[in-house]
Amino acid sequence: METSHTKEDAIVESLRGSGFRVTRGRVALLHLLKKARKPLSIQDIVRTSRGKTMDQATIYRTLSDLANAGIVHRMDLNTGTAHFEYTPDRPHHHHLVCTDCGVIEDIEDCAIEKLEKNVARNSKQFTNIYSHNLEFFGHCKKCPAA
Amino acid sequence: METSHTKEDAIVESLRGSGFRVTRGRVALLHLLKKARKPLSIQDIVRTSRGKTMDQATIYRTLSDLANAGIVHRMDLNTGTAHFEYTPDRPHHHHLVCTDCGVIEDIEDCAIEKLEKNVARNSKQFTNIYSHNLEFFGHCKKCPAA
DNA sequence: TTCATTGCAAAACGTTTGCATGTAT
DNA sequence: ATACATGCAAACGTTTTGCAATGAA
Repeated sequence: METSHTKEDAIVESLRGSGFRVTRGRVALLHLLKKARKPLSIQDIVRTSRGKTMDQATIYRTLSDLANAGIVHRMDLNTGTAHFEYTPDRPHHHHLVCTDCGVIEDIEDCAIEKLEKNVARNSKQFTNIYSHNLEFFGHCKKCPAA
Repeated sequence: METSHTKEDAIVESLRGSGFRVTRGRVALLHLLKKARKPLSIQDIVRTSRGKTMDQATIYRTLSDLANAGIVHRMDLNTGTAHFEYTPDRPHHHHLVCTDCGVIEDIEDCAIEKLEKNVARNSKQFTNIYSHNLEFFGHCKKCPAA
């Protein structure tokens, strides 16, 4: 008979799968990111978990490790602080950010991979392109341009 | 008979055209960026012009003003410090960065504007997209992936 | 003359690191 | 028991700011 596990199963597995020890702080951090289903700024995370789960230095260290392992994705949304998203249950996608209110919309079907292949094909100095940054900026309907 | 001007004419005009006073430091800074024809990191600029043209605080202030006016373009190449490019004599383009040696290749014909229009058309919350960040990362031929 | 611009120094900010303690394996 | 993970505090590098002096118009 199998031991019954909780909703964090996928998180625990992703940690073990990358050779990380399963600690309360890491599970809580990943759970927070997974539940959010949108990019959280480091400051969001620090604020939410201050005193509860992890020290700020540990949050930075952990997010860095998790990003290297591909369990989270780090992105720069031009806000001055890094944002992170939980990746295991989401396909690769980009974001559209309102530079007034900060609302973020996912862009699921973006043909950037084709562009990337074209870029690699046309490049003189590069053959190996392994990643890209792509974010769009605008004003959402609630924040008409000034 | 017209007064003969120097090679900085375009620079002086772009400054005047945006209501800036024409100072030696600004002309030198723009000349440096124009001549480079590639993104320079702020630290490149500080190093090059230390003691000669401008104080570091003034460089930051000036680049920020020039970016707001559209005379230079600020970009984040994931190096930890902002990069700037002189824009008046170049069409909009993106970059391909070697994450080993830092070499930067321009990408001139990138179909991103079409993507941007599509993104705007498909968005629920946004109608107005006014800019995007797009940079590609890879290894150049001199820096084979480890 | 007037107001934008600059230098200098200090501060603010996000992020990283050293080290002793704690904890998952 | 061992190596990895964490908290705390201090350091770090980048960027911003206050203010008095300078310089372009």
